Amino acid sequence: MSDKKMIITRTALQLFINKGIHAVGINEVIKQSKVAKKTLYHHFSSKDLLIISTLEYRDQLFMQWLEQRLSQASEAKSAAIELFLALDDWFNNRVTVLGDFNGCFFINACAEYKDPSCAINQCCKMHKANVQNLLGKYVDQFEADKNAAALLTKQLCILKEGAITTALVQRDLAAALKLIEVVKLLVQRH
Amino acid sequence: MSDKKMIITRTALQLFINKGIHAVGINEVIKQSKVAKKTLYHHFSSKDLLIISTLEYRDQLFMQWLEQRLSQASEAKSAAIELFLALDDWFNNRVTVLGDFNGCFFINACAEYKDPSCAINQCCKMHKANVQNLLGKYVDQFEADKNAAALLTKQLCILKEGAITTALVQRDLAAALKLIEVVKLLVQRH
DNA sequence: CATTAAGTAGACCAAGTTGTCTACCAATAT
DNA sequence: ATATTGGTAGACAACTTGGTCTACTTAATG
Repeated sequence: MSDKKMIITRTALQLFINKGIHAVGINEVIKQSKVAKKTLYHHFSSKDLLIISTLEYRDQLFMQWLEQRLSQASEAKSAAIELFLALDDWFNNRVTVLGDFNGCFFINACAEYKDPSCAINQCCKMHKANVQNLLGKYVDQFEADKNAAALLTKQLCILKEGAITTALVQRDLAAALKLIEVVKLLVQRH
Repeated sequence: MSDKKMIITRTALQLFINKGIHAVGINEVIKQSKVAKKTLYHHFSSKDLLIISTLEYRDQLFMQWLEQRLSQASEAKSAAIELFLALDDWFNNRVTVLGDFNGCFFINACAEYKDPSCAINQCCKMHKANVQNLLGKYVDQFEADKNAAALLTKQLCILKEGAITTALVQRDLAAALKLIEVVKLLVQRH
């Protein structure tokens, strides 16, 4: 990816995260990026494609961070707990690569682009599937039964979504920590 | 509230829920409402006030429905389970008063209006507090310790947010059901 | 050397945004 | 009877939207 394309993507991502997607116009993006409008449209033939680019970039950033965090867990079972400790760090702005917490970019994008057939919505679904798969690898290590493992993975993911949403809407930055005991309860039965 | 004001509020709510708030213009609202623009601006001096009106109306609808549903529970403990059965009905379009499921209007509104000091954002916070208070009344009945009751209520609420978000983003309409066993586990310890 | 890709600034376009205003109508209340 | 309230249709203003285009510059590459 060229320098300018990267700058535009990063700037747009920051603006979208802070203000929402519809609320940010192309003109604001080019102004903040210090780039000509032609340059933006040279790299992205439409706003939608720029949005997709920000989603893909954010997915990369987030997954790299999460993979690294979960890999620090001493054993598979504690990866689930590590997930919620990581969320807590994210909510409380202790993760520099993720920037200031403003909810999950993908959940928020879905709130603005509801049509399940549109590319933006599908990008968001894909990101959530990526996270679920990553967590699933750890759960599979201590739960041999495929069905039980899949259900537990899913449950943990739903808990995670709840923590993120609660942290955003109610500005309850301790939401992830409040679930730690629940997570332990769920994991220890296996 | 006058007839026209009510019609406008209901129409706008429907449009906002289906398409998002920024994506719907005043002109579309008046066209669908079959009302003159002057009439809309007679009742609502700005779009923001119209949005607030739709939020308040939705809060009323939702709370009435939920109160009625939870009151059907045979005992306090089963009200928590009833909550997730109710969510499942909502997700799967078995609740006519709530309309077709398209996520939580309040979560989605927060995704578009992130500034915590703005009236719209605060309306959303208030709705979530209303739901939490309602559920708290039931939890208080079987958990005498104030702190424990508050924590459990909060945890159940986070689970609820997770189910709603998962149902929207991943179109997993069984999200609420997948938490039933977790809810039972949490409640039965008390 | 010549071509091509990537960049600049910014004018321009058609459409859409929120919101105001005129001019008129109909019912209701003092 | 007259004033007020709530309503109509729609023109209009001021601005923003996504997107195109011209004219020009710069740098790398075959």
